[in-house]
Amino acid sequence: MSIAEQSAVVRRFNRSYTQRIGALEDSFLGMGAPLGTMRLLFEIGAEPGTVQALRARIGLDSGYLSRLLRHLEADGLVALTPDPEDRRRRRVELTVSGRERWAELEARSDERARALVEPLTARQRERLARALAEADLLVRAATVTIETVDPLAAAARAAVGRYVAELDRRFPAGFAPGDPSPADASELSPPGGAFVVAVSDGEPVACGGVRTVAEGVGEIKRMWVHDGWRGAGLGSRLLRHLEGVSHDLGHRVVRLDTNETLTEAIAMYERAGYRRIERYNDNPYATDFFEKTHGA
Amino acid sequence: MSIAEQSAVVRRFNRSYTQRIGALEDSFLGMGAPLGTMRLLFEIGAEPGTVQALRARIGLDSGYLSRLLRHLEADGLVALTPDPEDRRRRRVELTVSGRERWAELEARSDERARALVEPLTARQRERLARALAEADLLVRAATVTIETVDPLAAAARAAVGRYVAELDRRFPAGFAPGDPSPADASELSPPGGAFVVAVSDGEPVACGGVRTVAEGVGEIKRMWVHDGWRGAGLGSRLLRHLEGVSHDLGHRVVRLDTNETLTEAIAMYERAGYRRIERYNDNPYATDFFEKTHGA
DNA sequence: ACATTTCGCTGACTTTAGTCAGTTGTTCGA
DNA sequence: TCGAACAACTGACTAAAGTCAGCGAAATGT
Repeated sequence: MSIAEQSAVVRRFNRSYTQRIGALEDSFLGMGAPLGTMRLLFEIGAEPGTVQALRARIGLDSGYLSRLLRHLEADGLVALTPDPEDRRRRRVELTVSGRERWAELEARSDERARALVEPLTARQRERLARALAEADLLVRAATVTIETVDPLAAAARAAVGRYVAELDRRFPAGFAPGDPSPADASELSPPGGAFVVAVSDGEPVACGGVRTVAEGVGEIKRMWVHDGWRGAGLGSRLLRHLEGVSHDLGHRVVRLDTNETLTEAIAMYERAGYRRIERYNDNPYATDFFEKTHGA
Repeated sequence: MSIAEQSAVVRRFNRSYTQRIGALEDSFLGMGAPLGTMRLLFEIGAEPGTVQALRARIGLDSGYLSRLLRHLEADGLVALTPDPEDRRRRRVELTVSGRERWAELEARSDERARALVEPLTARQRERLARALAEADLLVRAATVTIETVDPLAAAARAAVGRYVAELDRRFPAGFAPGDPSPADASELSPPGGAFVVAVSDGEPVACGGVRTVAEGVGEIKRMWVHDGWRGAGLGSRLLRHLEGVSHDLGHRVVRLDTNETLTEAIAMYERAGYRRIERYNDNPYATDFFEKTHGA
């Protein structure tokens, strides 16, 4: 299927979808407040926080949001309190009756989704759920943004923390790299290196770094993909991205080491055109070594 | 997967989808006219016709639509002409510059869809397209409405026409039922029978009828499902619906005849609990005969 | 300690979307 | 052939959504 055909499928789907369900949230109508206000209430209930975070999440004009919040407050559905950490900010949360109303929204939304699925036979329902779950994963994967960050930044530390935890779980003898030294971080920072994190909905879902091991030779380090995101091609995408980073650093060759337990990773490297080479370092956790020449 | 889990999947998908792409049509913004107006233009371009048909398709207030059309007309984008067949009606179509603008909308929409698909690897793109196509089919199938109609009504005749054409194509010796006599139609109408048509987007996509062959015995006739809708469970749903109709007519037993060439149909009858019986009529096109007792 | 920025807020405003009752011209059925 | 029904239209209206400039309090950088 060509890209043009694929995007036609997306458009066709989008059309039938928005016409029929897209408006799962239309069920928020007729609840005594305009749709936008109810949607806001729903959003607050799903994840309370600061007004600021809310605005970032749903992208409303600050003045407009303020006004909507005032309506909700007047109806006794939300409570606004100054944020103790920064008293310019205000925290929003639902009151008791706000939570009641929120539950009602939940129920309506649920009912709508159920009504969609209901007329299908059990088999078709199963197929639909499977297809939507698959599409969900891929749509999320497609909209992940890969950003270059400082390896000491919060997002990077969080991602690396999960990377280490996973290796520790998977390696028979565990994984205990010495405390990440500042030297480690600087190797993965400009000018000799870089570190990237892939973020979705504010959560780190994958990461990886490149450092310089020799003139013209880069090494990929600490590459990790969140469990829930395996099988969405995020690994391959990240790998390609890191190869690009390495190339931008002026390298012609990328290397990496890995452990034989990480079979999916190895399969991915091979698929991406890496070939096995001799051990090139004394990393005790590494058993397999790979290399790829740019453009190959 | 339980229905609750399935509707959770729908909701989860809906959330990530609407946040990220849902608004493929937001690309219509900033084109010098409000979104609604542009959407209307797009709709007219996709399928010109009478104002009436347009209103049915997109569900706008007649006054409101009229006004929007006037804007588009003033901008020289659409042309309205009285329908020669019924001069109360007006036909709408795009002018030359309207078509230009429409092409621009198409391009934008396409670009959006492409941008979604682009970051994925070829394999993942393929998977996404497949999942969305599957979801599309099932979502459409789920929202088909099955209506009881007069067998002489336009929708019914259209559906039966396609049914006959398909049998004629599939039977080795063709299929030429005598002209549908008025008697045929009355058999499939109350009080002794009924005819139903499944409609999606105004198009008949499936049909079927029930008539009374004896006290307590109904017969399913002229059951047909549109080619493009095979594999979406529409056949089973329709069959169950017709069994319900037969039961409502006071029958305890439903029969049907079919031809051995229609293997998928036969498989479906067997899956639905029908069992083979002896020939019970002299229909020359029938080779296989089935029966099911209500509640069995 | 002071200018600058940030955060949420208010007031004044516009645009978009939509409703509703009633009008005009046309067709259809008795 | 006449009244009912129908299609599209107009005018008068409302509600919802959103924009924008500017304000005051709190935080921040220098």
